[in-house]
Amino acid sequence: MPKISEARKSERKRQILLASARRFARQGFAETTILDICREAGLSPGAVYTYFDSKEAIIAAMAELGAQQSAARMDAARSGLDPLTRLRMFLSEFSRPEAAQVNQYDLRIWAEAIGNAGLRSIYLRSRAQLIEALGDIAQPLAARRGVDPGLLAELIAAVAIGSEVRKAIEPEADVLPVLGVLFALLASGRPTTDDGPAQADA
Amino acid sequence: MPKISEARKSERKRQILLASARRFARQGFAETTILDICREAGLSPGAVYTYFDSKEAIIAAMAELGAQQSAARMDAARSGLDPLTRLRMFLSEFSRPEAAQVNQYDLRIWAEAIGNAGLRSIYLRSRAQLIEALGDIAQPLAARRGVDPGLLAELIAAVAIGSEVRKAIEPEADVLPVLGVLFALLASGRPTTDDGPAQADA
DNA sequence: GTCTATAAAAGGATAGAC
DNA sequence: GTCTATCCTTTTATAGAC
Repeated sequence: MPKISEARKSERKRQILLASARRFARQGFAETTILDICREAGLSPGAVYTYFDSKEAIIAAMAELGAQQSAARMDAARSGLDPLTRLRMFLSEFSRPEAAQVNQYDLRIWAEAIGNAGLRSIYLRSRAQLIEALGDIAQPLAARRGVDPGLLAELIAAVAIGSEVRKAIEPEADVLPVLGVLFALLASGRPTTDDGPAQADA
Repeated sequence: MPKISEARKSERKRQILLASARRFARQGFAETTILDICREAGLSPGAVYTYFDSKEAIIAAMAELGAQQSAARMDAARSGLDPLTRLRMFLSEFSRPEAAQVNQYDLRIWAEAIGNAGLRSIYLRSRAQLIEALGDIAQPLAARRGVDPGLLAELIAAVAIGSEVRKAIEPEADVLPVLGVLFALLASGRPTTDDGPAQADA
């Protein structure tokens, strides 16, 4: 049982999943056929079915991979800067042009999570992580404004998700100025603060 | 060419569209078969195809109907009260338990609008109406805070859409407290105002 | 492990009786 | 106008050669 084989197998799986992600983002789950995935991955149906038992299994594995990547992206915003800057870093993900495919993929997942128990639980877990990370950031801001930190985190998450929906359908739209208004509302509570700079521009 | 016939025909179409809407919200477009729609509407395939040429035609007609209903819902919030109360009326749509199906339907439409030109243009038109209506409401609030009214309307729309996504997947979630934080941020600019009451509670 | 070819099933759409 | 029965295409999944 050579170790190389296990590593290669995992590599092939990843190749298939990334190919699937591109197609799913563009076409959705039901509209993407196994043959689409095969072509995108450069493999034959027989090969693909060696690694996954069914299309459903591909969708589940890929949702899991997407959740991991999302968690990794959140960690990038955990540096030790002031809250507004960290929040800005976190939300400025949306300005990257490559983000459009991720946004489209996310939107497809959310829609599918309505009726797919597996995707729903992945969504719930991923969302809980998001709220937790935003809670850390929101805490000092919420304290200043006298609002519940958890609810402020939920509000920021709603803005982020709403912006993702827009970017998914209109990739050319620029949501940063909109997020700038959110910063303005958060920063303007008390102009003189003790937890770092708080500009309102985007 | 009797007028009754025309009215009956329109009535049947509506019956089919409402049946489709229920299925589409629950299962999505691709996963809903023509037979599902037939069963839900209590009609046979032959009858359904008398009124619509294809499944695609049903989807298009139903998206149009949904956009009309959405516009009607927005008009309900156009009464002459103070902006925060009108905004609260508008957003409190989300607290109605029956709203879950509408939220699910909307989320399905958004996901499908990524790759369907027809749905995309309906989305864009519907969204423009939403921003316009919110602009009216947001104007006095934006003036007080010194932010661009159009961008504030976009921000409120993002919160609304983000909340709809959540309600679609978690119908039992209560988003009103989250929206309450938005009200708090909007209302707390200047505690003493001249355009009506501005409580921050939900 | 990967391919080609194909079996098996599902779904969109239609024909023709009533 | 509506139904039942069915055609035809697409798609998932597998069998067997290499």
